[in-house]
Amino acid sequence: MAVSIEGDLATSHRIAASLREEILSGQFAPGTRIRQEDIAEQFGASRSPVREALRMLDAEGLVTLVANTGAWIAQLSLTECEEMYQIRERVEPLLLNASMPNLTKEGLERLAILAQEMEANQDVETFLRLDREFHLLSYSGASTALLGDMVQRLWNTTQHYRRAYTRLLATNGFKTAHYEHHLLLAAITRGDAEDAERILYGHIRRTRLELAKHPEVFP
Amino acid sequence: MAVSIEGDLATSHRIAASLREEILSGQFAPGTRIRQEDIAEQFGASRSPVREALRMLDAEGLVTLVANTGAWIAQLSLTECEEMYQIRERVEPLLLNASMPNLTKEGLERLAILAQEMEANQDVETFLRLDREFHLLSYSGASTALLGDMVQRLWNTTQHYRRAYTRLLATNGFKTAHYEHHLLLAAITRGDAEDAERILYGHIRRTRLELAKHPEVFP
DNA sequence: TTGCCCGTAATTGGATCCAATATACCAATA
DNA sequence: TATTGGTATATTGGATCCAATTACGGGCAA
Repeated sequence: MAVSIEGDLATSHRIAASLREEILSGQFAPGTRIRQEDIAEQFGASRSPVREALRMLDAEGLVTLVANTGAWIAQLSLTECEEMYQIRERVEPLLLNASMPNLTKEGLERLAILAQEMEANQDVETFLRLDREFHLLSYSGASTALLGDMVQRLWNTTQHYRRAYTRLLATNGFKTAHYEHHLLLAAITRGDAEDAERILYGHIRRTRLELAKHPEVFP
Repeated sequence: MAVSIEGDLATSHRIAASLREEILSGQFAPGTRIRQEDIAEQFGASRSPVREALRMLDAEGLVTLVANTGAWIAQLSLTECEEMYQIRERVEPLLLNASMPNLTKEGLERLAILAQEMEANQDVETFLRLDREFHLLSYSGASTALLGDMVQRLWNTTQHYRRAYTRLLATNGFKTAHYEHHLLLAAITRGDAEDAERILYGHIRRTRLELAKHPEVFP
């Protein structure tokens, strides 16, 4: 999954990529209004490519478009967020299963490093980055592009709430997550797909239940 | 899930809805090139709303956009189609589970009628329509809009291959599907979610395996 | 014949202008 | 005072024009 940052892309794609980064990095709060002209000015472009970019982000679930009215940074209710997590519980084990046979030795080593770094780390943003890399790397062996894109969209749409929840829990409440990561890594390393699937399912499910205990991060 | 046909929508949405219908009804073969100007002329509009419509359909997986090059009716390889079905196997039981508690008596009666009509029917297009209505109706009790949309997209992107496969099997090879529909209906009716999930999983899985026996319908 | 190069036509992408729609504000009235 | 109606303004949607990119085809050389 190569992520080319602001390369030689067309204007609309460049704008979409840039906005996507800004949203995922938490610079925009969900519910924030997006005016086409503002974005256009910000990129020195006209409104045409901005509109295309907003459609792309709308399709990804990062932006909500309302006809004749405007665009907002997408917002999830607790119920909707739980829905996303339930989908993840069912779909990510499938993706992991497809990925495991093709994971390289280097990939496994990197996974181990990531699990260690997460445990040693105290910073929220760093944790989010490492956690994302850990899981997406564990899926990198899969050649199923459609499923991979779907999972990445699920991660993206829930990113904001994962951040808010991580902030709340400080650094203490993550012991379980770290254990699960190590268990998952062990199952992957010994090629036990069935166990890996089960652990991953439990990991996502437990996170969903934890998340539901903090409705204050939702509108 | 109300499907408003060509109502008072904005031009871009009207064009998208119309193209969607044409694609789903099989009027376009996968791989067919779509030129913006043709569509624009066909709808008496300019290319602007056509481009927006194509982006929407691209997001739904019905059209494939390539930057600076053009748009084509989306095409799936056998592998990709199997991927879609594997996702369906995992996700649709979840949706059914969320739907079952809220299905009305009228809904159940309609499901029974649909199962009967499918069995009595001989026509391919009619079968596709009834089968789709049967399953989507069984999900209609779910208030999970995001999951519902996702499932509908999965159905839409695979519609063309389901049609081709149904044509091949003529009307004889569907005994098993009819049995499964009746079993599913029975489980739903008696409110046995666990069993319903399992039957639905098996139903989709078996269809995937059958589909894989007919690689000739894929490019 | 086959492969490559280059020029022209076709097609998409972006900018600008105009139209349609929605929001916000203010006044008038119950 | 609260609410309704209407007008002005802000914002999005669509049409048209121009620019950039790509695809096609003929000519040339190996």
